[in-house]
Amino acid sequence: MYQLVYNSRMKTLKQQRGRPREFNEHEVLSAAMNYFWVHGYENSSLDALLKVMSIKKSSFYATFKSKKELFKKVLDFYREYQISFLQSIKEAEGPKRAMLSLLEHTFNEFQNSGNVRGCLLMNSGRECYGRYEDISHQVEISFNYLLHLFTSYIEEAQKRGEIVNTKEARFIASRYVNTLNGLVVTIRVGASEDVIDDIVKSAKEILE
Amino acid sequence: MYQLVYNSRMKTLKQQRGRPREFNEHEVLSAAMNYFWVHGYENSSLDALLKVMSIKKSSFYATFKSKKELFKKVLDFYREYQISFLQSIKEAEGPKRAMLSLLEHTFNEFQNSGNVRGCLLMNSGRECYGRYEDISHQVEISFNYLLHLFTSYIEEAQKRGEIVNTKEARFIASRYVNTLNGLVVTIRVGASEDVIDDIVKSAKEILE
DNA sequence: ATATTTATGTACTATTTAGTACAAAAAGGA
DNA sequence: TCCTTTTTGTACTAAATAGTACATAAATAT
Repeated sequence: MYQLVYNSRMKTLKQQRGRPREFNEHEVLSAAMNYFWVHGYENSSLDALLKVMSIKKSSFYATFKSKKELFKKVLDFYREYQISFLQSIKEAEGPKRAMLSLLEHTFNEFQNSGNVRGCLLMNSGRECYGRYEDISHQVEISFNYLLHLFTSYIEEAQKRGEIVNTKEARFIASRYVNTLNGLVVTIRVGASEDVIDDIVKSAKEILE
Repeated sequence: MYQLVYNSRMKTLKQQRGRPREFNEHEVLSAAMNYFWVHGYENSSLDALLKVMSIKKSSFYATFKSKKELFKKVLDFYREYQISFLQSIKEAEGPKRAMLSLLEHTFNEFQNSGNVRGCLLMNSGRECYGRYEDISHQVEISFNYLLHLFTSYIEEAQKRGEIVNTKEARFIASRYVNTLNGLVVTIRVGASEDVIDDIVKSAKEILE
């Protein structure tokens, strides 16, 4: 569900001047994203990235400039992907369902594999905080945009009567996001299933 | 407050056979702990650790065997230190105050420096999860012990009438810990102060 | 065709990493 | 004193790291 893989080649219609590219930028970005998502920024070596991206070093540096620049592109790529995922559910099943789906996805991931990847943006913020100013800044902007998006979802849900409107939407969103952030850590730290179960329940209560 | 520094030398009374150690194991463990706490496991290079520990490589390997073994020792050291910190507050000001103090500490750290170290055990669990089985396992045990400790604190607080006893202590503890875990991530991801403020408020509400 | 442009494959480089080897130092025991 | 034991200081090693250099390949423009 969260795996994004492009299989089409989608060559540009008008051929450029020199030798044509033998890879599709979206495809390799998606592959890099999935690798970073599992391994984090620092722990993704360039060689490993080149392998999953199936391109050679020279092509890599010609296209993405550096590992860091690639990562920044991946973070933007991820945010767009995340947002379009949320929007599609929201339009099909409503704003509250969209938010619940993130929660359920994490819980299912935990139950099926015992593992959980969490949100790449949150992971990266945590990892790069205080070490890579530019990445931290980019994450901050994306985070606040997502928080803003959730707030608008909650306002919409409140109008629909799906969520009580006695509390401020902004703070419902904060608590929801914080509980999700905690959930990922609490799972990875080895909490038992009934503990995780109760945390998921508490997150759902926030959206009531 | 969270900084542990040993200044005394505390040499063992009965001198061993060979050349005596020129460092105190507690001192250097404490220095290593503080470094790991800020930088994480992977991002703490041996050279950097040796520098803050003020010992040479040969002494290091003779005493701690490897970077990983040092880290495991540090994790145990941290847990003991964390528990004694909690116990001392609990005995002086009660169980609920002990739990609130962790929360307030994190918030103050955030306000004073814009930075937050979080709990070394949680950080390590997250970082080492699925990569270093032994460390993950050790963290899991410590985490569950701490959760157990918090549960007993809450039960005591319920008996004292400081916390309502309509909810199960175990789940109050889970939600409290999860909110704290989330708080660290949410701060590092760049949430604004009023968002953080509300999350702290929600954590306090859990303990009511 | 031939020049130009862009992409690719391979070899290299400089730095950093955790960990070792080994001689010298500093203590006690005989 | 001189042997044994343990710690310490310095030099080394082998692997991994991100990034470069450069010749070659594959396309278009003239």
